[in-house]
Amino acid sequence: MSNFGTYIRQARETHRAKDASFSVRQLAARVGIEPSYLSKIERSEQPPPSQQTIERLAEALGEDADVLLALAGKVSDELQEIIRRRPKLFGELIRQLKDAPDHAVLRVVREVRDGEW
Amino acid sequence: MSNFGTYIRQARETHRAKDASFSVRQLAARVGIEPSYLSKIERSEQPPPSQQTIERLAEALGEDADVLLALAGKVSDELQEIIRRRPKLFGELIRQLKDAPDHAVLRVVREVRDGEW
DNA sequence: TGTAGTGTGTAGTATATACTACACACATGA
DNA sequence: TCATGTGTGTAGTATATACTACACACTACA
Repeated sequence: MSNFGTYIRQARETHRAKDASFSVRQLAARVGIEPSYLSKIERSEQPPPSQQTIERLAEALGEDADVLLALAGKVSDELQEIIRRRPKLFGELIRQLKDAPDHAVLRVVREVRDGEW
Repeated sequence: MSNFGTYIRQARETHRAKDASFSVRQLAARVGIEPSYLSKIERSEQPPPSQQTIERLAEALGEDADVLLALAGKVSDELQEIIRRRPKLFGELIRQLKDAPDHAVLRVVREVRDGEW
């Protein structure tokens, strides 16, 4: 289903080519989980871990947490909380942008960033 | 924590004033859950039910599903899926709009709706 | 040859999620 | 008075989530 495991293994091994401390064991230790658990996750024998663990993995691997969470089939609680505060507004916005091409969404992002409210 | 239960009870009793079929038992039957379960949810003795059940409640009560889900501390899988497809883009957008006033977000919604991509 | 490190296999556990089934006490109307 | 409907109390269950603990086989190096 998701390539989460493969992606993590890939990222870890890329780091490892330059830095031997990116072994399953040592990365797991840094992230705060059991090595066998990480190993199983990388081989998709276990589903992706919790949001917290994914965020620590992202940090340790220099990856974008939102992207890793997406691969894991999740959306960060931070983003969810923003939506939950104004569910109608954000619901409408997001559905509206569902099929908009990237550049159109980006334009909106920039407009809002630079824009006068 | 959340007023989900109170909100549901309120909505149900409002309907009930006009339509006797909005009893706990009958609504529960329509929604496909046990009456005692609905009763407990309304009194916050149980946490809010699953997304599916919330959506059926919304339908039966004529309420906005996104709003009920938000009260339940959830975000619909449909919206999450849209975000997951382009996590960086939507992540940035949503964070950008976190503190924007409603009218600014609405303006964006309208722009996108009417806009030429 | 032994010790340190590698990845992985086996066998669990704790907690949360999302409910069901059934019984009870009370009210209302026929 | 009794059948019907009301809300609710008690006592469970099935499944998913998110892991841990420990052992094993293999490699490399000193």
